[in-house]
Amino acid sequence: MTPGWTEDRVGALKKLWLEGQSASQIAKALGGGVTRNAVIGKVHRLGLSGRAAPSQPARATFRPSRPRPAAQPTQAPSAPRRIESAQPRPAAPTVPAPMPDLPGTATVMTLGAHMCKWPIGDPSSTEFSFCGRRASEGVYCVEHARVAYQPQVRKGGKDGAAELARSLRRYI
DNA sequence: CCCTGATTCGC
DNA sequence: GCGAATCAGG
Repeated sequence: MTPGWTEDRVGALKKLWLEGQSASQIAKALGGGVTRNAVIGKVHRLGLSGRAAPSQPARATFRPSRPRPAAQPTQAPSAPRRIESAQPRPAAPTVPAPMPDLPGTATVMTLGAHMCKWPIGDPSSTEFSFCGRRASEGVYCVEHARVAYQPQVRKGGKDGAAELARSLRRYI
């Protein structure tokens, strides 16, 4: 059964497509005998490729062409057309990794005894540094101390944990 | 791996 | 005109 594209089918196609239905959904809605490729093909032929609510921000990538696996030995003119983009590299800007931690001052050299020794950045990088703020909790500043010594009171509900904690408390 | 639309091209 | 094959991307 291949009713082709009758008026009403095309109408339904347009309607559904403009509604924002996906090609596969439309294909199913139109009934069997039609695939999403057929729908897309028809949509393009109708010239309504663009849509109000494109589920995807359209295409930004170019495809040179389809490299079909040959077909027939019929005088292939072998058109050597290449849209190969020989564009020179726009130079790869080595984007420095975004650092959540702002205070990257204090290097291994300048790091004093009472300075926060929280590592900032990649140790293998020259940009590596330490927090450097006043260390109050151990070797870290207050902020980093919280991160370093996170309370692990998570989980629980189990009697075992509570009981253990209670028993330990005696000997503190 | 599922999905999406896009494109090409033999029919 | 049609749509399968194929693609690129989320």
